[in-house]
Amino acid sequence: MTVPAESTRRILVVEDDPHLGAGVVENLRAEGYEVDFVTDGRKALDWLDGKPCGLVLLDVMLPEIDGFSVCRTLRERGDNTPVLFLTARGDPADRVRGLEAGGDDYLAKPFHLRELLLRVRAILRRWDWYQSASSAEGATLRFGGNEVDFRAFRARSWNGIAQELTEKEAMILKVLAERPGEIVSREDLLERVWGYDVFPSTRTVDNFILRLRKRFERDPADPRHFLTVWGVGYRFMSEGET
Amino acid sequence: MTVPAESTRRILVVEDDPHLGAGVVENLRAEGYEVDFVTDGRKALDWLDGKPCGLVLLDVMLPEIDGFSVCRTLRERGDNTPVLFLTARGDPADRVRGLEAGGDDYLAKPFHLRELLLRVRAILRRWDWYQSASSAEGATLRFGGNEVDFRAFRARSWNGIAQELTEKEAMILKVLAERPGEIVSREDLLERVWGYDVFPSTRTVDNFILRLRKRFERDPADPRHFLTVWGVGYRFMSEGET
DNA sequence: CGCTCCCGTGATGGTTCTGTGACACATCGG
DNA sequence: CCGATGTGTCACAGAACCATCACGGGAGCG
Repeated sequence: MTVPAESTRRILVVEDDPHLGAGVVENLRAEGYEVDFVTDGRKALDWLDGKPCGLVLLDVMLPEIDGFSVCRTLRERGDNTPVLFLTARGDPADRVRGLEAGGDDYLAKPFHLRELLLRVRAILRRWDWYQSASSAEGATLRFGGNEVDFRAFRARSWNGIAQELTEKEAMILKVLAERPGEIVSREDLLERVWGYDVFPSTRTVDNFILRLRKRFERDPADPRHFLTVWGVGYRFMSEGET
Repeated sequence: MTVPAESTRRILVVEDDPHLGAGVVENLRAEGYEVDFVTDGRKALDWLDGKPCGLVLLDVMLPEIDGFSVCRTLRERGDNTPVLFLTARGDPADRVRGLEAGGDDYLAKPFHLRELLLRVRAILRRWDWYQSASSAEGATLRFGGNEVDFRAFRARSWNGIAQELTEKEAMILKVLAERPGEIVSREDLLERVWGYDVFPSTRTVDNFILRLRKRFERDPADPRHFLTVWGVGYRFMSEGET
């Protein structure tokens, strides 16, 4: 078996919707992957020509060249980089077409980010399955006695209570925790977590902060990790820093 | 149990065309399999006598001993290693003959390498559990007072009642139990149990979980081993861990 | 051919999650 | 100190999702 090059943790995301793409990219980076992002089929092929990677996330509906064709072209080049298709329809026939085009897996939109991360991990694990333990630390977050496992969306709070995070809770926490100490506006959160086609009110964000505080703050009324920045948004503090 | 037996990732390619064989071998190795390569039927039988493997890719037209005979001999020896036939003709009768000889799958030349890889993957995944079931430690699973014998599809539940598992029930249980504590998505289950080209609905998975819970949970309505992960799939817990 | 068992699907009712409105409280600017 | 605006908190309704049941088709067997 070939030793996995460092390229195995690099992922190329090909997606024409910038919001969706950005959300996916953020989440993959938070998992510890090195991620590049292009928005059409031609750029994808160019990019792959020069830079090997461990996985391509490939939207089917793309400007210039559609996803299936991109994949077929890759295979004709002799490039066997794993391809995970993202498609708008849930039609099982699309899955077959994806596999025929040379894809490795297939996920229908709208997908749960959870599901996507699971699949990415599953695919890459075929290459570096023996060192999968090391990838765990990129996916766990520790702060103030709490411990969050983003792969399983589970956590253990400071008082030892096991917490099952919901998808949205986990995603908000992740976005905040990616930038410890930095201010994240509600609009940022909405964009990153809810993505491309849904726009809940800012009150919704407050509510999730509330839930996170209940789960992880010793005194939810006097938060030390999920701080309010008045008039803007929130800020995550890992420990009792300034 | 998480790590498959090392023989499960070993493949023997039996093919008299050196070019084709080398191409196949190279691609399988690129996928991370450990591959050996022989060019006639007699060598294949000799090789298999000493070195167990997870799969044999067997050309039908071979010097010395043809592929069907090789497979039959294998089975007569009591060797149940999965066999995937490669044949030059697309004759459907060949498929039947292959299955009669004890083969597991069949691919007509010329084939797409990609499809070959998919089938290999599918077969190894499906047979993975069977392989480990034939080894002593992988054969029985114990959790919460239940005891499952994967070789006989038989189990004894916590209350002492004997259970006859169906094949699908056993496979689902096995796939879940291979990753205690980890989330397994419905799609994962579908692919690993049913194969890459079959598409039952996700409701089907629910049904099998239901049956497993009825068999093995003390209170099926409050499961402790077969846990639901909302929005994704299921998770198996061996005991009352976190 | 008829029987049985297994599998897969649809329907129904219940559960969980998500987003919003309401109201009280906090903060800011004057 | 006061109004204006933003935030904390709660409870609730709709939506998404799951558990469960009942039924029909199909494979296997006698």
